Amino acid sequence: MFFIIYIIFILKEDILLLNCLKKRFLKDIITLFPEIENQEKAEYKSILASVRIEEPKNREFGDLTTNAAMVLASKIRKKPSDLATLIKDEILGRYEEIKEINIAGPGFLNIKLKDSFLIEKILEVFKQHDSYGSNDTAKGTKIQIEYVSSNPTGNLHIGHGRWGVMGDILSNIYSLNGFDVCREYYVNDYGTQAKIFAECVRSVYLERFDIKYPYPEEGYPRETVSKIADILFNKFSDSFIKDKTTLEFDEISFSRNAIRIMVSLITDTLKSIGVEFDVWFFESSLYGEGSFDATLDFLKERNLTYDEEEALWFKSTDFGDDKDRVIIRKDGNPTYFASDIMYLINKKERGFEYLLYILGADHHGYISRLKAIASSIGMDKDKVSIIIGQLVRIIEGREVQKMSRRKGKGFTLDDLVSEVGRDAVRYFFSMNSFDTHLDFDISLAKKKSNQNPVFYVQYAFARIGSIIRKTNENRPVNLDADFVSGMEDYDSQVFGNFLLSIEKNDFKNPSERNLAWTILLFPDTVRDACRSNAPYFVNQYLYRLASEFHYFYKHNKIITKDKINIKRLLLALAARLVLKKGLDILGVSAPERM
RNA sequence: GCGCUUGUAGCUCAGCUGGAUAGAGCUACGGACUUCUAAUCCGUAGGCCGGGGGUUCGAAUCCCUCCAAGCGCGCCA
Repeated sequence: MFFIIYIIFILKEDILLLNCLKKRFLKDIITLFPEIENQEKAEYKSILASVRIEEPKNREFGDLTTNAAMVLASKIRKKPSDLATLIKDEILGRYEEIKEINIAGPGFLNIKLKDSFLIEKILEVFKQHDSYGSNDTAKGTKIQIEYVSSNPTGNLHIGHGRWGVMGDILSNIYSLNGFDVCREYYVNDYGTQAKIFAECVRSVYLERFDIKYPYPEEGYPRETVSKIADILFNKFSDSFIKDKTTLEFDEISFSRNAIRIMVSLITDTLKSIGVEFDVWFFESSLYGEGSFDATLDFLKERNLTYDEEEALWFKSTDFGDDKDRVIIRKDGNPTYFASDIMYLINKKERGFEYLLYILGADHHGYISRLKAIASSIGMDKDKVSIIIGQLVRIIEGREVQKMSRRKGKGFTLDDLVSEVGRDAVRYFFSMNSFDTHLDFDISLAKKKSNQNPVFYVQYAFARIGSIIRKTNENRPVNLDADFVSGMEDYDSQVFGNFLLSIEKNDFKNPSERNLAWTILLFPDTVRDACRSNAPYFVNQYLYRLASEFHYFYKHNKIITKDKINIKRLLLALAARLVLKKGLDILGVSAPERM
């Protein structure tokens, strides 16, 4: 029993090729140069932090390269080249998986791994199959990721789509790294905007009964409002009008239903691109059962507030905010900031160790105030991360369209989905970093739908599907029946036995080797994407893998007349498995044929 | 005015915790299907990394400054 657990543990750790190698390498460096550890702690940390093992820019230098000798040289008072030789002889030279080490340039150590090691690793991909790519680094750590959280007063626009997709993919990535993720949408159904929205809907709704009710001057665009009014009318008829003669109106129920329907439309839109939440958190729920008073007491007890000009203020500057914020306005109503405090307290009480927000750049002013609240209620502000995503600009032809819900104009997310489809939307929105201002050219998106990079990746997957079908049709002589059935579902029993018989000799050509190498980088990609909050690492990885596969496919035959090249077939199957896992992370479909 | 983000090939973007000759895709041009899907592959072209200073063995990357773009600086939400 113990043995089995140990094996699993080893596999889980070991599957991170680069990250694990680095860990081991650093450990060996400390053993070889104990004086590093004796230095001041901060400095010691920074030395080790700047040691890298990574793919060299130029592939000709090898699989991996490290700058260790150069980084350590100044601290250990040796010439980089001498140090490189020492590290080569005493550390890297003893690693079984390494085939050769070259010292180059000012002191780089270039490493080439053994083919047999790579093949061994590829076989492990099959042993892991479903769990390949995931790791235990953050085992069970509770994290909440909040994204989209658009006001329920209109349709989602394209910008919201970006946060929806990015948030969803990031959640997937965190899950694969072992986190226990809660995906949450915060619904602002309390306060002025929600009220104005309800008033708008009410005006249109009452028109159905020839009752005049003023449409708010700064109201929302009629298009969406009418839609909501229609649904309410069809569903509830006149039941909100309590008395036909006095026109007494059930405002509360009406407004709650109007918001609820808007939320359900938003839910549908998000669902259409595969974005679903664990929790829809309603702002209004924060104000039930005296919880607002309790919060005020909580803050006052801790001396975090003060009165000024008839308003109640929160001392957020004490916690790093640029200005103090009003909690209760002169008119006695709580501000949005008051909700923020209660919501954060609520999140804390639910036991999340980490909180992650994805906000649009128009909300970047939030960072300091959210962190201030977090600190004030005793949370570690470093465990509250706020990702600011740059806004999406819509461009049609040469015209820049501003996306403003209030003004109503604009291309909605629904429009986009029906134009280009879910897969393209998801790929398109996740392929850049959060810091990129995304210019979304609608005409291009329509026109380009067939040259979207997503098809390139999917095509690689479809091609492998074709190989499998072919293999099943004219079952070659060297392939046994069990193996073929194993390919279909990666049954590890059948498949695993077969794998043991694979010869672990060298790859025949660079394209086989490169494909294998890229397949093996997947777990590290998942890890790094999490560490850097960078969903686009996955897109880039998949594009690279697809590219590697297309090249491999073009230059290597897997099926010949009556025989099959088993090693190549395995590579294709491993690629297939990883492409599927990767596309799953992105929430993009993996078609068997195209 | 202050703050956040960005400025890299004609276009869209990687590379930014300093490292070897700055990379992809799209576009353009030229090649490759009797053989597992040509939605593919191969090649060519394309760059004062916004400008200027500094830090050092070494800068697209770090610091300063200027220019340009987007966004924010409410008792709105």
